[in-house]
Amino acid sequence: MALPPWQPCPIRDVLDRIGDQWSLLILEALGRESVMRFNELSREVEGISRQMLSRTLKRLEQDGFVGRTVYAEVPPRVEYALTELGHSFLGPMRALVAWADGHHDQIRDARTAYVAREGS
Amino acid sequence: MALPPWQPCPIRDVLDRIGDQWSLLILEALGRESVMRFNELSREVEGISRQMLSRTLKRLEQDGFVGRTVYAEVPPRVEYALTELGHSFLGPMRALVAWADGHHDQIRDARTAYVAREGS
DNA sequence: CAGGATCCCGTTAGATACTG
DNA sequence: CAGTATCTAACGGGATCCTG
Repeated sequence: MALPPWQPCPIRDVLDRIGDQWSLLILEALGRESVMRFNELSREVEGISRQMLSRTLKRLEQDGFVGRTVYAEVPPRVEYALTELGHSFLGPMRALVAWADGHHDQIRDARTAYVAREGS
Repeated sequence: MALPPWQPCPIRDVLDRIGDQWSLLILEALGRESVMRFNELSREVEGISRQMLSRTLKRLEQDGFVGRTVYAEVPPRVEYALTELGHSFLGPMRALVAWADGHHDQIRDARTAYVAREGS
């Protein structure tokens, strides 16, 4: 989502980061386990490719949601964890997820009702 | 965001709808005014094109967030308002927006700190 | 183990022009 | 007033292969 030249909107700025396909799911996983490694995450976040995991983690790191620690070992070990900022985001995020779970049926019903009214 | 064949995830399902560039801003506007007409919305939601407003409203209507009432008049009058489902969404949405407003600076700081560390 | 590089395609969103 | 149609550039995301 390319930001047009007008003033930076905080809402959109945050939504651009967490509105993609994977960010929320990664944050949710990290919210459960507190510290996770790369392949651990790729197993936990079902369906994600390594590339998207890598990209999304990097963006979350850039924006301060996630911290990344590299250990100088062989084989390499990299650990990801929520930062304080990331933790503070869990509250509103879980409220949103809870709402989504609770109203998913209504949304699906609305969709079928819509196609029944308007067709396709 | 094309849903892969595995089971429909409520979180992603909701996020696909409200995670785009305009939905949240439209819902926020409708949350303030309770009833709005098309051109009123296009003025209120700054920067949106008529086309994107039209498309996004239609999707929000399909998913039951927004109701649409057409009056058989000349010139035509169409009013948009939140449904009950839409209203129930305002709570978690505002929690998210408040978080975004409150932590926007930290995110921007994290970004500049990142480029200072890693470069570009 | 933890990624990066490349290719490729479907979707998104902007601009512009047109309509009932 | 309240939209729709078309065209196009940009982006997201999957698959595959390669590396330190």
